[in-house]
Formats: sequence, structure tokens, C-alpha cells
Amino acid sequence: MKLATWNINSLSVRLPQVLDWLAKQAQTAPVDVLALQEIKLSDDKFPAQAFEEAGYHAAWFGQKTYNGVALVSRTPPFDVVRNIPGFPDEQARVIAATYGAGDDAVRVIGAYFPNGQAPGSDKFAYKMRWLQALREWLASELGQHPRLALMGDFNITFDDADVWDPEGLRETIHCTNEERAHLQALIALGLHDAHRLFPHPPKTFSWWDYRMLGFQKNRGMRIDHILVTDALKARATGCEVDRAPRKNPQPSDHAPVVLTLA
DNA sequence: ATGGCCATCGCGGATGGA
Repeated sequence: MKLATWNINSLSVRLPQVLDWLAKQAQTAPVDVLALQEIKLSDDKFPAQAFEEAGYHAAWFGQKTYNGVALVSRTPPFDVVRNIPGFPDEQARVIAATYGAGDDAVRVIGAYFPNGQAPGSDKFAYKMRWLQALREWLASELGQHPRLALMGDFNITFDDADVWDPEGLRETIHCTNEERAHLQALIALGLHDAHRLFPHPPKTFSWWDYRMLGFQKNRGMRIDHILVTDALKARATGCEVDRAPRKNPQPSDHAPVVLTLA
């Protein structure tokens, strides 16, 4: 089984890249659930038919111009939840669904965490409120779903190993202790960073700034994560960032992350 | 040293991203 997450920074621009990537993945093993972020589409513009023709189901939660998330899957989604229950939000950032049934059921939460702009800003305060609400809801989801994966663009680094210039970016957005404490609080609910279950070269990142030849110089951060429960950790066989799509013409600034499970 | 890109809306240039 394969789970993947990719911030594609506009699905209208990069739908062909997503379909190509899914087809390429399928040459080894097909992706079972792909979480997309920043689709930047209203619900009526979602290309459901294109995914259907490629053999995938989809559940989506769109928004015009900004944000927007989707789950693309080989089997149909059940019990779909949009955004965080009990946390009214104008911004479309979360979609959850269950795949399979009974002892095989896997709960997937796809999320586009707020950017936060800068510590001290209104957007940072919103990010903190959002993280608190996510944690409270996640606790109840974990009570119901032993096999659960939370994946998406977290807009938070775990620690300095996830940052190309940890000293220069100390306490800047994505790298503050306050954000990292929230991320650890999610982990403390009983989740594991799938990436860190396996060895990786130093400076393995998932996002690179479009400017300053960021990708070519590997000036990036690891802010796209897949978090799994004990039951899924036990089945995990690999977790990789696929840098290939970042080399496409007109790439997203993020690369997909893929978790493979037995 | 600074900011250097990209998408959106909409048709210039502001806003947001990270």
C-alpha cells in the first residue's frame, strides 16, 4: 500500500503533472491515496472526471484562488469530513476519509496547515489556533481509528535537520519553537514521523523556494510530512521524497512524499 | 547586500506563499 502527499500549488496548472506522476508510480506500485494541497479551485472546477478516467476516486474540498485540499484514491472514500469539526474556518484546509472496511480500514487526514507568515502576525496567531483545534479533533479521530495517517503540507519543520540554514532561519516561520512544540504535541497523541522511521541522506527536503535557485542549491526545508499510528508504523516499509517532479518544467515548489506499507 | 519566483485575478500590480 502506498500513501502520498503533494502540495501542487494550483491543480489547474499541474493536473497533467499529477496524472503523469500517478501513472509513473503505478509502474512499480500504484498510489492508494494521494493527498493534494493548494488545489486553488472552487468545488465546481475540480477535475473529477480526469481522475475518474485515470481510474481514481476523489474527494475534494475546494476554495477559489487560495488553499483547497483533495484526496485521490483507488478505492472510494467513506465518512468524508471537511475542515476541523467545531472550528469554523473560511479556509479549506482539511479533508479526511476512510478507505477499506473492518480491520483493513485506514483513516486518512489530508491537511494544508496555515503558513503563518511571521511570528507575532495575525496569521501566526491563526496558525496557533488552528493547530490547537486540529490537535483536539485528532485526539478523537485517533480514538476511533487505530490505523490513521495524517499527511500534508504542515508548514513546520521538526528540527534543524529539516532546514537548509538552521542558524540563519532560527525562529523564523516554519522553524520557531512554538510551531515545533505544536508538531510534537501531535506526535505525543501517538503518531510517528514516517520519514524518520528510515535512514535518509542529510538535507533531505520536500520544499524549495522558487527564487535564488533554491532547488538547484538544495536550499530547502522538510515541511511536508506523513504521520502514522503504531499500527501503520508496524507496516511501514519505506518513506521517500520524490524529487523528480521538482525538475519538471513549471514545477510545484513542493515535491511529493510517499509512504510504502506492507 | 538586496531580492531575485510563481499563481491568482484580471489586464496593472497587489496579495499570498514559505
